[in-house]
Amino acid sequence: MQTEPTADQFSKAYDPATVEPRRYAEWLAAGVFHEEPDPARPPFIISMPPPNITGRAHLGQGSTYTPQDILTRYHRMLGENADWIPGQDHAAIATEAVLVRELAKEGLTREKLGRGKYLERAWAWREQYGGEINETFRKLGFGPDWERERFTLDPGLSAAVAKVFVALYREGLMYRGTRLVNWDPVSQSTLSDAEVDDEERDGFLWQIRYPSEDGTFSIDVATTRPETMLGDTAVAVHPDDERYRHLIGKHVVLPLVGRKLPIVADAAVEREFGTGAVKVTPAHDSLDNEIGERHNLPMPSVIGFDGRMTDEAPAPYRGLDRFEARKAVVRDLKTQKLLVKTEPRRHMVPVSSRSGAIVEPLLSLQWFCKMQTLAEPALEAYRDGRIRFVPERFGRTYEAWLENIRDWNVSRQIWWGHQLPVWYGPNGETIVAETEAEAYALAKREHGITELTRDPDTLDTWFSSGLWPLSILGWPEKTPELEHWYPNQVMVTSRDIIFLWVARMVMLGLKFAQDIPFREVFITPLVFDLQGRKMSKSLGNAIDPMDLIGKYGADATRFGIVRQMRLESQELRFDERFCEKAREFNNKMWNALRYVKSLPEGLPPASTLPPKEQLTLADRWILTSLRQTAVDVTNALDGYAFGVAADALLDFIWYRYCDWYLETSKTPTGSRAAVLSYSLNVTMRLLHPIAPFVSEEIWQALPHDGATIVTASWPDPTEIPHDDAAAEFFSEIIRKVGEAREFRTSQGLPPKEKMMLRVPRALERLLGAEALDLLSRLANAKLEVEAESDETSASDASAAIKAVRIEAAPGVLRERNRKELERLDVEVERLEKKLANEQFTSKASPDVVAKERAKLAGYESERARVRAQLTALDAGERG
RNA sequence: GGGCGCGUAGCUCAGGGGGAGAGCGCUACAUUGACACUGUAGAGGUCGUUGGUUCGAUACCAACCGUGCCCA
Repeated sequence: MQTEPTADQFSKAYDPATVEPRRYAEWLAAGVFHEEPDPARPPFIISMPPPNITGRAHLGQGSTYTPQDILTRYHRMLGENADWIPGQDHAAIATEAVLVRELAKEGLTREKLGRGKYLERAWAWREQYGGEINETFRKLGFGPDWERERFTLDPGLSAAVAKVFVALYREGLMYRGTRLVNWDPVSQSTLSDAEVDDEERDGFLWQIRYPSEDGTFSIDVATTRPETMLGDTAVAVHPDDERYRHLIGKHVVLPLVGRKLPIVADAAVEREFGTGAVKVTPAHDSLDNEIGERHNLPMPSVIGFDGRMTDEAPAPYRGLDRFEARKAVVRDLKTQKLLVKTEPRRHMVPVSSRSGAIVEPLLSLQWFCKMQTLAEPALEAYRDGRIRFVPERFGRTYEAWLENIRDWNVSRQIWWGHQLPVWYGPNGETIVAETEAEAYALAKREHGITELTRDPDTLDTWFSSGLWPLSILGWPEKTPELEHWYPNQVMVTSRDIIFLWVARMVMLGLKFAQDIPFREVFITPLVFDLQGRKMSKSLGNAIDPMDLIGKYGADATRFGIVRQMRLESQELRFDERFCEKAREFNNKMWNALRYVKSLPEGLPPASTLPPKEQLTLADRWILTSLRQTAVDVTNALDGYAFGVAADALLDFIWYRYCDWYLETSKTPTGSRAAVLSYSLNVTMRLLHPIAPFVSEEIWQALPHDGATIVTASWPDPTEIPHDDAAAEFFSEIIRKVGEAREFRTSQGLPPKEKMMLRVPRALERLLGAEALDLLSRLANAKLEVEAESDETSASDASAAIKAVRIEAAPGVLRERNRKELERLDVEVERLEKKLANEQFTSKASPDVVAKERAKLAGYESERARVRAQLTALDAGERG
């Protein structure tokens, strides 16, 4: 089933473009991403946050979805019953916007087409374009369980939505009422608070004079929206404001309209804003609306759903667009000399995150969900630790939102979505039922009526996404999936939808499944460009992952993104150089494989290592290091520290395995083939969750157990042999080699010219001939073994390596030793001073003091050695 | 206004109470049989500022300055 690269596929350079599609097809054919619930294994499940069907892939999704693939692959390798359920969101407003635009090109509107035909077109559109994002996901190597793919408008998911709506209604948590809502005049629908962004815009602050009826006084109000004055029903001042206290209860006359307005006192008025007196437009401003409620003010709607002035506005303004009306009002006030002041001002404007239109707050009859009683348990679940955020700080964001929650407007004037399960009778009877048949039965039984009209509105998209972790597992049916996989282990998403989505999933999960939907919420960083600007399509700085895949391959794209993911930072300033490095890394590993495969002795079966006594110094070092890497990568993945895991792998494979171990293995040993192959096999398994393709390709080419690395077992660090002392000796050799190379460069010695190292005889006695071979080959040096002397007869192997001397002209060597001596003098002096400080020795912890003493002793013996060499040089010179 | 981040090498970022690190970029050298998508070596930093805690602060705390995001 799985293919091993043939000889001609071992090309000199790794080519992701040929490897990746082939491997992905094999995985799909083998069905490795599909799981059935298996109570014998621990469950691990992630509900994929469903991307919009209108969405095009962008890098932000790379940073959110790659960790999910990593986690699922990791937990599958740990032997868990791991599944990642994908799906898509119907994205009501966004999709409808696209469809309406398309219709407009044909000179059509949805009304002309009719609801039935319109929805047919919507579904056709979804069939044709809805899958684009999945294609990118497959190219990125994501392995969700495609067989379980769901869509928010699927029958089962729709039934769940209706059931929840009805249940909430029967409990009195869903109600219909006239409230101030966020109206998007372009999308022609309401929006939830979370879909409205406040943006800073340049505007003006106008001061308008409202005279009293008898002309004895006047009051100036300030506003950024003069057109709303046509709907004013009061002027409000702060009750403690000395400037206006005497006017409370009196009246002024609204210019241009002639309406009599009471002057009311309300503590919500900001005394510092403008003149301290504010006009009150209860139908078009949320704060004014609250004031209006408190003072029982009339609430005329002067701006309509089309963004034009209504018949409640005076005749000259009717039908004008709200922004034209603004100009007309200002002009007319100026004429009447009632415009006191106009000053430029930057202020916040509510903007629809869907259409970009300026949102108009207006009064409308809509359906609302009472949030208070749903929010309490969701808060509780966080506060008692049942739900944990990673990084923790985002828990406070969640908490703050739930504490200040307001009722949720759930009805949308859109056709693409879940139509409200609500019917109205001829006399305004309201029937709420899960199905049409049930609605009619209920209507007949309770009201004796047979004529019903269904509410044309649909539900806010987040209402169905809020049920996602439940409904994709088959809820409300008691499926085996639901039993075994709910709650999920973790939800991975970005912080901008903690309110929109995460909180709602928790509320609905607790309400309808009596349990939290997931135990942990991992918040991934948002992606910014190198200038620090958030990546967005409107800014034009968004990167399409497909472009990166084309340049670097999917593995390198993933690895590059993942390396930049840090828990500490809530932004990821994307730097493409990481992907480039990752591509080079893949090539590096590929060539390491080519070397390993080329060993004339061949490779032993997987997981076989020679007995410990046959392992060389280098073997012991690389295995010890491998073991530590396995521990580090495992810990990092457990803690969502994906960047740390990637760094650990790069560091091990490139800078230890390739740079050092592989070089040592060029002197044949009986163990090298086994250790090279074993280490690479383990490393590929550690790498697989992050870079699935190249790890599979290399693993398949090595001796291995099992059909595919996807289902291979996660390496157990405790099974990897280690020898800390040997590892330390090898590290000393690396240091000594570095010293020799540095010397070579500083002396301008060409590589072809051998240099000479004087090696104490003790070294061979303590570490064997291998140590001598390592030194001579890695440092490109000839060795001369010296007779035992006091200086070099140490029994300590580390000291013996340190005592290896570089042979050079006495002048050069003397200069070198002098510099070294200088450095050591500084260190010794620093430590002596520190240890002489009684404050330090008495107050610092004993082990710190001991450590510093040991350091001092090390430097002192090092200094003694260098001094002795200097003395010898001087003696040689004299003699 | 409230909340949450970030400020360490030219760039992107790790680190962490006791000798300043990586990658990229830069400089020099190297075409050595895995790899030029390479190797070796090097230059480059008063760890934002000021106080405090401490025997000791780049790290902990506070204020400030700069910068970004979220909420109102």
